[in-house]
Amino acid sequence: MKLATWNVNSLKVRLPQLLEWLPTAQPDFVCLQETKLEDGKFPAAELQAAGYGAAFMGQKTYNGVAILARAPLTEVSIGIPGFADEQKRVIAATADGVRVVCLYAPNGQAVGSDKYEYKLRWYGALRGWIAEELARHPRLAVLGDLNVAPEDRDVHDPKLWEGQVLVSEPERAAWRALLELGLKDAFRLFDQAEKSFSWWDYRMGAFRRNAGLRIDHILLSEAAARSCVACVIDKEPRKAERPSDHAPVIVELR
DNA sequence: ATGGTAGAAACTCTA
Repeated sequence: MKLATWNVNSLKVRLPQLLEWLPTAQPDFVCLQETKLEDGKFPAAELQAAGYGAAFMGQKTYNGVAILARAPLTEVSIGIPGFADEQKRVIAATADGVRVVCLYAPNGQAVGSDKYEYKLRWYGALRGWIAEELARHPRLAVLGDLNVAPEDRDVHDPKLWEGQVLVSEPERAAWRALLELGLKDAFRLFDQAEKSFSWWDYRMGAFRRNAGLRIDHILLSEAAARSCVACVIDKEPRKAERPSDHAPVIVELR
């Protein structure tokens, strides 16, 4: 079974690339972020024709998340319970005996800004809820754009980025707090090439220079991690004409 | 110097 996460940065623009990528990657689940679509405009029919049902929650212009799955999705839940938020960043659903949580973490904009404070509050609420989900669902996978590069090896130029948003110590501590619940960073269960990243800024030829960050993650419960046989970043879609600035990350579970 | 690019939408904000 394969599960993937991809920040598509507008599903409207990226739908043709997604439909081209699905038969190649053959994922059973895909978590999408930054769909930037109101629910009425979600391309459910096109995805159904490609073999995927969908649970989605979006809004105009910003944010928006979705879970695509080949198997029927049940127990769909929206947002973080008890954390009031207009921004559509969280959706969870169950299929094939796996609980899947799809996240689009706040970017934070700049350390010390209001958006940064919101990011840390969001992570605080997330941690409490994920603890509950973990207790309810032994086989749990948390996938998404978490907007944190957890370690210096996840940053192309740690000196340049030191203390900046996406890399700052409070953000890294918030990310580690998820691991402390018992989740594993699937990517680090395996040997990986140095300078492996999942996001490259559109500007300054960042992708060409591999000036990226690893901010898209797949976290697995102990039971799911035990059955995990691979985790890769698929850079191919980032090479396309008019790409998303993020690459998909894929895990395979036995 | 606060640059540069992309997306959505509307002449700006977010990333």
